[in-house]
Amino acid sequence: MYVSLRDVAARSGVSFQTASKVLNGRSGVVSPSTRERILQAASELGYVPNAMARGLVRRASVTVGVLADDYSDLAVSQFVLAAQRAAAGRGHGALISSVHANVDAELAVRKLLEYRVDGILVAAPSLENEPGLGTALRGALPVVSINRIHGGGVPTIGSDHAVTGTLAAEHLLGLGHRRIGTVIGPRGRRVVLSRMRGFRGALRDAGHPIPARRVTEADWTHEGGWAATHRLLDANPAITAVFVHADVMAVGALKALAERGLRVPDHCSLVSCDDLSFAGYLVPPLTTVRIPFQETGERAATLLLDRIGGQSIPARNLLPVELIVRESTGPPPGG
Amino acid sequence: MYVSLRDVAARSGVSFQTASKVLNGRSGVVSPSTRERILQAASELGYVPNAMARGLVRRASVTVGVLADDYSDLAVSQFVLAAQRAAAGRGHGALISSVHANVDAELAVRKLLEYRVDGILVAAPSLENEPGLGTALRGALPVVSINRIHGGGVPTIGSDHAVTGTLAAEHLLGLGHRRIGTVIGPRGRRVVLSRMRGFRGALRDAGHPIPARRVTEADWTHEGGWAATHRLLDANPAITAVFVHADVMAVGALKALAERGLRVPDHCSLVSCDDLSFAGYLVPPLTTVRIPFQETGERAATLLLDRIGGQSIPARNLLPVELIVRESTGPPPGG
DNA sequence: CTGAAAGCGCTTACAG
DNA sequence: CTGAAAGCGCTTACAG
Repeated sequence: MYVSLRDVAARSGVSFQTASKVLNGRSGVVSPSTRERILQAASELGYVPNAMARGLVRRASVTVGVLADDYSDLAVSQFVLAAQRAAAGRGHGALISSVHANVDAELAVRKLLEYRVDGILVAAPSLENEPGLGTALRGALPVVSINRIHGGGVPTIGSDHAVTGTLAAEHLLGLGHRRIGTVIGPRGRRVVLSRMRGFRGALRDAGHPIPARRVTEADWTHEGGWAATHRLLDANPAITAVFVHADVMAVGALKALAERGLRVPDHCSLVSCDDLSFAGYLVPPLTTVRIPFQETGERAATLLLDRIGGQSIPARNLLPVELIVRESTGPPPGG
Repeated sequence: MYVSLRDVAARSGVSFQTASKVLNGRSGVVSPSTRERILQAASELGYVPNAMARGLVRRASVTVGVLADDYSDLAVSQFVLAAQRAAAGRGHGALISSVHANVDAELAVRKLLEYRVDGILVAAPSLENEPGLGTALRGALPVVSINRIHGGGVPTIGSDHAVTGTLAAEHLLGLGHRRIGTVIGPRGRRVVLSRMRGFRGALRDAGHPIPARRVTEADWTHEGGWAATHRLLDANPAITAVFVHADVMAVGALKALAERGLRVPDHCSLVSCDDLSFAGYLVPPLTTVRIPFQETGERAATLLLDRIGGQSIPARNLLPVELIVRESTGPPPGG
């Protein structure tokens, strides 16, 4: 059903090898008139080159694999979309493989290897402590990851999480807050640890260290943020501001605050992380530290493609974060 | 760097063709002991079959293409993720191609054809009136789409949009609302037209037809929903309820309502469509008609794979929608 | 039970 | 300027 190079060649009266050269844009291989004939035949016949055949002989699939752990998450899907587009812009297809609790990460990598992807982009923070993934990935294949890979040896790209924490703390401190609580992501995660470090450090330096009871853990979900905020306020009723590790959890936090009759920011300020598309449209609009997911995706793809092209790339790539001040933060009550 | 069938065969002392058969699980081709030797060699050598070579001879890439128009949209990304997982569950890879304003849809399809995908899943409602896409897609290749394709001839799957509109209208009517407004998506879209039809019809049947000035168009975004709600209320201050065509726009509507000092649902009720993950966590939690994006993705992939497998599939597939009543709707003020 | 041939659709040296 | 050979890594009849 697909027409082959042989068909095109037959129609234009040349060998299929010659047709191949012309269709690949090699200049000066044929006379202008034969060239025209071949191009014409290809277009009349609707010739579409077979990437598998080409990939086989070139030993390059012109494809990158994307290993993502949950792209119903806006952050991940933004990353994946941007990465795919950047790859497409440089002529590469994107083969997606999702990993989750029920799926063996090594199997997912192997699938990608079967297709002989030229490199792999990883966006699977939930697997950062999975030794199997590290082992599977540390082959000869170029890889770029947005999360740390167990055992290291894989170039990463991401934003400065410690700065994110510092920015949030300094903003709150600057407004006059002293009794500050925080709803963090899962404790084992790098991103969580780094944000905590920056946040804690800034508070300590200002002479207002945060006690352990004002730190509540949640699971990145709306529900988790909601429940954690209630727990936080049950244990610390006098809190005047909360730093939440994700906009999605902040949605839950806003709900919890409303349920307790606490107005934001009059009674309690809220600063978050991510700056997802809805952040500016919540009531009140969210003050949040912007994480550049889209840029991360673009940059990750670019780095990977450069690496595939033989260039060497930095082992660690950091993108700047930025505090977006909106209306969910203000001075503490009576402050 | 990759080991080939020849390497495995050499190590186990058989021809590479025999190794192929054994590794493909053909039973009874070799003695148990040779079989064991071959399997052992493959595992020791870390043999990973080359899907391009296999695809070339089998004339099947065991891959599906996904053509999506904007999966930074939660609805689309949910669909894509579910579809990809369903495809993976049946052994198929997923090659993603995104189309948007700046990208030629026909080019995106062609790319997919180059990789010789076995079928294509389309999630590109913004391209439903694009003749080029219809032409490109109506080839010999199996295709399943969640949106109508210009010119028809492509099996579709989706939810019943007219029922969605009816459900919303009946719910509002049942609560006693009579002066109802609506914030719709772009007028040219099928989904918008169908929802309008169901919504309009139910209101008319109840003796409360909706005048044109109570219909405002928006573009599916937070901002669009916000602006449209303001326009709607500027023109119709006495409205007691609003039906919004998407949760994302409802976020903007909630903001607009708050800015006008209108409490939901005390002063104005709000019913939406989608039931995205955040819907239950907004303040107030959103009453919305649930659109089964995930099921749609799974079902779409299943249908496509069935079709690829040679089965015939229905031209039109409908999944049920469901009204989820939460707290953004209530009786009209003084009602 | 095992092997050798043919071929999938291309590209890339190498001849002429 | 054009063609013929070799080969990418496999699978699938076909022999033996």
